[in-house]
Amino acid sequence: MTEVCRIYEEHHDKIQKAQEKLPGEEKILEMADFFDAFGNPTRLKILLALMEAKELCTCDLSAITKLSVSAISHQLRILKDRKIVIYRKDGRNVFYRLDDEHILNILRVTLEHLMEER
Amino acid sequence: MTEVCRIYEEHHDKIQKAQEKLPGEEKILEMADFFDAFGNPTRLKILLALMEAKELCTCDLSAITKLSVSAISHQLRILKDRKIVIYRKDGRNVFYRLDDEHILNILRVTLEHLMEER
DNA sequence: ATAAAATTTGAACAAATGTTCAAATGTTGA
DNA sequence: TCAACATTTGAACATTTGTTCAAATTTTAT
Repeated sequence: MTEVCRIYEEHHDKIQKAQEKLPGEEKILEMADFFDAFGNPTRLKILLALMEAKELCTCDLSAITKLSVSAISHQLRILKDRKIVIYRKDGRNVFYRLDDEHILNILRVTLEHLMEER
Repeated sequence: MTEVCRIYEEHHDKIQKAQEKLPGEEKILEMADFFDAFGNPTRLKILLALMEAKELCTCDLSAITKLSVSAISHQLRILKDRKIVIYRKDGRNVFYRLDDEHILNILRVTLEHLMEER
C-alpha cells in the first residue's frame, strides 16, 4: 500500500514538509464535505439562484430549477447541515439564504475562473 | 413535479429574474464537476499537498497521503481531466502541479472560511 | 535485449448518492 | 375543528463513486 519510489531519498524533505503542513484528517473531511456540497448540479442551482435572489422559499427554488419540491428539500437539508445556507420560517414557508459572504465569494471566484477561456 | 405555491404570484418577478440569470445547464454541470473534484478527501489531500510543495510525483503523493499509488493515480486522472492539475513527464516519473493561480485561490479562500469559528 | 521501476489502466465490488413516491408534520384560515 | 397548503421525511431503487488487485505501459539502466 505505501510503496516508495527510488527518488524517495531525494524528495524526502519535500515529502515530510508537505505531510506536516497537511491539515488533520478531520479538517480534511470537513473541507471535502464543504466542497462536495457545491459539487452537485441541483445544489449548485439552488446556490446560484440564492446568489441572485438573496432569499427564496422551497417552492420558489422548485419553480426556478424545475425540480420537485421534495428533491429540493432533500438537497436543502444537506446545504443547511453543512452551514452553507441559513433559513427563516415565516408561516408555512421556509426562506433560505446563503450563509455568509464567504459562500458568495467562493461562487464568484469560481464562476470567474470558469468563464476564462483556456 | 413542478408544483407551485400560492405566493407564486407574489414571487413571480423574483423567480423569473433568478431563472434568467441562472447559467445554462451545461455550464452548471461543468461548475458542479469542478467543485466535485475538490469534494473528495483523497483528491483534496492531493491538492493541499500540491499547494505546499508546488510539484510532486505520483509516488510522492502516495507517500504523503499514505494511500496506494493506484488510488492516487486514479484520482489524479480525474483532476487532470477537469483541468485542476497539470503534469510533466520526466523519465519514469510524472510530476503534477496545480493548474493555475485560481485553483490556489479557491483553496486559500476556503481554508480561511473554514478556519473561522462559528 | 532484459529486468526493474514508476505509473496507468480495467474489472470488480462495496459503499454512497440522488431522485421518486407516499406518508407525516406543522401552519393557516374558514 | 377541519381542510388545504408548504415543507419535510423515510424507504426504495437505480446510478455513481472510490478502492483494490492484477495486468499492461513506458522508461531507464545494465
